[in-house]
Amino acid sequence: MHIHLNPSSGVPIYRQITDEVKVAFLRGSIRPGDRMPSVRELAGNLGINPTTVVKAYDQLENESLIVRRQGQGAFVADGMQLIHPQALSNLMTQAARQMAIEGRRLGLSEIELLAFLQEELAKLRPRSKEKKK
Amino acid sequence: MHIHLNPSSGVPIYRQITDEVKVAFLRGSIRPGDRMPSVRELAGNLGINPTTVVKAYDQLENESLIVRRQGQGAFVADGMQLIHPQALSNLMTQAARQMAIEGRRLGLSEIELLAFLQEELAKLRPRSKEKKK
Amino acid sequence: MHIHLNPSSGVPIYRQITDEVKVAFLRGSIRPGDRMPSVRELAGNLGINPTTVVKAYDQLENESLIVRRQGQGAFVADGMQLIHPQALSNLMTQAARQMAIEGRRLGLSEIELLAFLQEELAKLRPRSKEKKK
Amino acid sequence: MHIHLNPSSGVPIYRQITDEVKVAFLRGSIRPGDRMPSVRELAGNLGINPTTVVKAYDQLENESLIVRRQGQGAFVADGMQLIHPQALSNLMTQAARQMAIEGRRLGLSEIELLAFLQEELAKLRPRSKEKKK
DNA sequence: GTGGTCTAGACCACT
DNA sequence: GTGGTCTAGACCACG
Repeated sequence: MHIHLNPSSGVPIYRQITDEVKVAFLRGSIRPGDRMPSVRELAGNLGINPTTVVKAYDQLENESLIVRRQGQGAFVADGMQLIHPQALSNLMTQAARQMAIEGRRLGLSEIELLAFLQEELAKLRPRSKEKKK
Repeated sequence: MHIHLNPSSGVPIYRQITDEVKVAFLRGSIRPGDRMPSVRELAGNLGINPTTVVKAYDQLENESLIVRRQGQGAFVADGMQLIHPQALSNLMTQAARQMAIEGRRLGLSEIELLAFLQEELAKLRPRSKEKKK
Repeated sequence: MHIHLNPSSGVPIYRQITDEVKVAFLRGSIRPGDRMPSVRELAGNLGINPTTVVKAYDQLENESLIVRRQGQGAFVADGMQLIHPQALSNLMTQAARQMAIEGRRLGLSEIELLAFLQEELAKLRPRSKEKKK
Repeated sequence: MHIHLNPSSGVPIYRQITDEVKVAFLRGSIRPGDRMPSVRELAGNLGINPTTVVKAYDQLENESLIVRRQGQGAFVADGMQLIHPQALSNLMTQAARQMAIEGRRLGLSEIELLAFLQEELAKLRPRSKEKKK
């Protein structure tokens, strides 16, 4: 499972971790029963404080997406299977609603809003000739 | 000038106020020289803490969009004329970038993201038979 | 709302807080809409670290028993009404099951187990002539 | 000697082992001088980590209930005879106190607590038609 | 080695 | 003032 953080995005680190874990499951990178990286290990890899990882794991356990066993580690739970692509939708829906509300608040038309989004997406588009790292 | 707050949007209240003031100017609802509602009056109308209004006015004054005159109140400044329709774009661009980054973080395609936005816009669409207020 | 901690019980502090909040609701000490003590205030009163209170409040918010508003504080949520005396049952059922399993593991009879419990309860019984503090 | 673990009881595994050994003695299943199963053998049978068995044996040796002889294995010690039925009481007393304290913490009456225990015992009761193994 | 809890203290944004 | 997040480091229990 590869987790990559974007420190300047404003999204809390523990939130980025929980989201990436869900995405990893949807991609098939992890499956129920798999052992999660240990708290210390993940914290080390990401260069962050272990308690931040603990917070992320707490959340995941609250959602029954992982289970933790004393002295053994954390494991992907069966509940993870409830994460359907639908779940991603929920994460995105929130972001989309934010933008929709903002646009409406400013009195812009739907077409204008879609154009704004399209433009930002274009900016993020990787250059075609760049090799994938 | 009519200011409407959306407490559940996640946008800070003081930010909603400053944005709405700018929009009010662009719509022609307010003009340089106009008197702004007093802090207490606006706070009362919106049912929020006066210090929140103060923070919004502070910010507007910092941007030279309003001026305050001791004992008289706050007034729309000439600087407000620097607010071009462009300004709206900047506000929206920010929101759009947020959504674009979030979508990229979750590994969704551009078309999927546009669909999400479109759906949220549809939800906000007023019912056809409702009269616009 | 009066929260009292038992530092030597082995029960995590944050867990004692969440439980006591639920009990406080069941007793009618707090009601939906009420403001909860602030994190710093409660931590000060209990003589514990604020982050421990934060952890307790996190849990309560996860269960939709409280809501938090930036800069305003935490408030008892409507979801608290879902806490029926039933909920206490759940907390107790867990403890009871622990004891039942332990007893069975040791091969004791039901009557013997009830006797054990009764004896311990008797030990905790306050002396009749003691004045309530 | 038959040892059965309940992984979901919350009782530490090493504790379950030491307790079951004591119970085995009280039942007459093992006697001073008997050879204990080897660490690897027991760990294999129970499907647990050998170090966990080592910890259990360490504890039993500390209590002089077993002795280890280099290269030969662990044997039930004479000290085991000090285990009186009383010992069972001590184990249970602890569990009972836990439950009593928890109940008191939640403000329940003694009768309510006894009812909770009775209910949990009933749940564990084997079905009438099932033959005892 | 693993997770579980707690402390102390920091910085930030919002009201 | 409020909550939100993160760091650094400690001690414990379990395997």
